[in-house]
Amino acid sequence: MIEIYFTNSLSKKKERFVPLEPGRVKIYNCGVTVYDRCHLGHARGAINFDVLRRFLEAVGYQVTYVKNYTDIDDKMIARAAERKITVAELAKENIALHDRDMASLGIQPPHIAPKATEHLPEIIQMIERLVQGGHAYAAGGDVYFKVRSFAAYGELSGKSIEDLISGHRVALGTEKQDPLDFALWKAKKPGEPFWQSPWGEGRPGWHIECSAMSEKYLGESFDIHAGGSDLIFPHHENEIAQSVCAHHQPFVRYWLHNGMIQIQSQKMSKSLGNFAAIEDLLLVYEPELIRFFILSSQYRASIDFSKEALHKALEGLDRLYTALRSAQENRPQLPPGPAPNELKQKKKQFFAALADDLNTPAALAVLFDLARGLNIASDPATAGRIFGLLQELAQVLGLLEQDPSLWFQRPRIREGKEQGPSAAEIESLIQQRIQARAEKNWAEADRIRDLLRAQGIVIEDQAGKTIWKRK
RNA sequence: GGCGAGGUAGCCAAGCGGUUAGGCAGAGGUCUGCAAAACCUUUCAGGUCGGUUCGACUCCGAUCCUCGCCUCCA
Repeated sequence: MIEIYFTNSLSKKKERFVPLEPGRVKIYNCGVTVYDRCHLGHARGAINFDVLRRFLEAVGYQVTYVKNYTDIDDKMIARAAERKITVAELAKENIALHDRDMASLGIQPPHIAPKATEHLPEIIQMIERLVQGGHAYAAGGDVYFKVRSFAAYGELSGKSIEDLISGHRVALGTEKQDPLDFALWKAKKPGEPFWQSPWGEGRPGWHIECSAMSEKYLGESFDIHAGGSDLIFPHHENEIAQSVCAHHQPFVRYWLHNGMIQIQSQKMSKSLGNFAAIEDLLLVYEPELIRFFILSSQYRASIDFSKEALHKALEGLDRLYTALRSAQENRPQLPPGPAPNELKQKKKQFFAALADDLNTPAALAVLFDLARGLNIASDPATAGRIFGLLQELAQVLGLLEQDPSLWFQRPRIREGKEQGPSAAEIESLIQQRIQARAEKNWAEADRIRDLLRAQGIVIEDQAGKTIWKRK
């Protein structure tokens, strides 16, 4: 099996990936808190780790992929109160939106998508274990994790306890024994949803649900834990503390964190109000374009989002589709066949790129090489093989899954423009132009061409026919 | 202030101690009734200052700048 390397946030180094169990990979991806719509940042993580999963499956691993919903926390409660609906209603609404967004982006659904509120027994049991082990204590209906009871605290985020103290983070919770401690369980406040527990009515803290659910579905130790880099501290640091102290054995072998989406060099976030909701983006941009844009950067790098960047990305993606369309239309019978050595080399290059810390830009470069090869292929057999390989490899990235001809018939970017003429109207005008050209009526032919052009339709005269696309 | 990531050609974005990344744009060409489109070819790099080396964009040090985390955040 191919040698795979990932940059492990825990060691800050690129490490050879060896799963706990040969041939199997268990992945937990930190999902979203479902208090609002998802934005491009959520899409990024989902797309990056969807490619991680597709890649591992493509090279022969049996993958178990878990992505949770955090459907109870402070933000959920605050937003539900604001909107005068229940937390459960808020969760249901946003989970539906999340699932629709992800499906639109071509993200394969996780094998298991657990919700925090459906795992209260597991959560409570884990807190009990922590209390029994001396790693947590109850105080006035709350339960706190005793950070100083875990010597390795800070290993993931590179923070020492001294740093955290000098960071003058004086916690307001007066019940805490130590300002560093964080809540595992929060006592019920009036009007809040609650569950019964050994410490009275209340609800789980933010981090514990991921520890409890990953244990339930993947075991006490598992291979990969993925998430956004902004979750490293405190969320993932706290998860490690909880899980290691509850299990007394290593928790996660490889921590993978994706970089942030930025807008004008600033992190996209709700608090800055500079976020682009996936739902809104999909009204304007083709889903595959968003995927292509995201995959044009390595997953750990930050990406600056802008309209201009999306337009540039489209030029690139169109190039790939153009190669496919030309091949398909000029050679209706593309015979499949075994790949010659040069193509095997390309395939190897493609997987080697992904095996090197999921280097999607390098993998895309291979697709562009194949597209050029397809454009210059002189015989149908070669073209057919390249065509097949291009589609096969692109599929690992979730790209080039549309029909190439139909791809160009749709407006791939719709920025408040008119719908434009229908395909039938366009075809009709093209027929008129073909007639004019046959009569050498160049003035009329050019008039029609300009007319279409003005409506965003670009035509291309090829030997014996005319094809078109929307710009 | 503490911790971390990064600065690559006009723009985006990779690998690599010496041999073409890739895409867009630009230039030249092919095709075309002319264009357009498409295709082919191709120019242009490595924040700054030192060091190591036969040789550095790639390693080391310093420095400047940008971004993230340290509070909820994908």
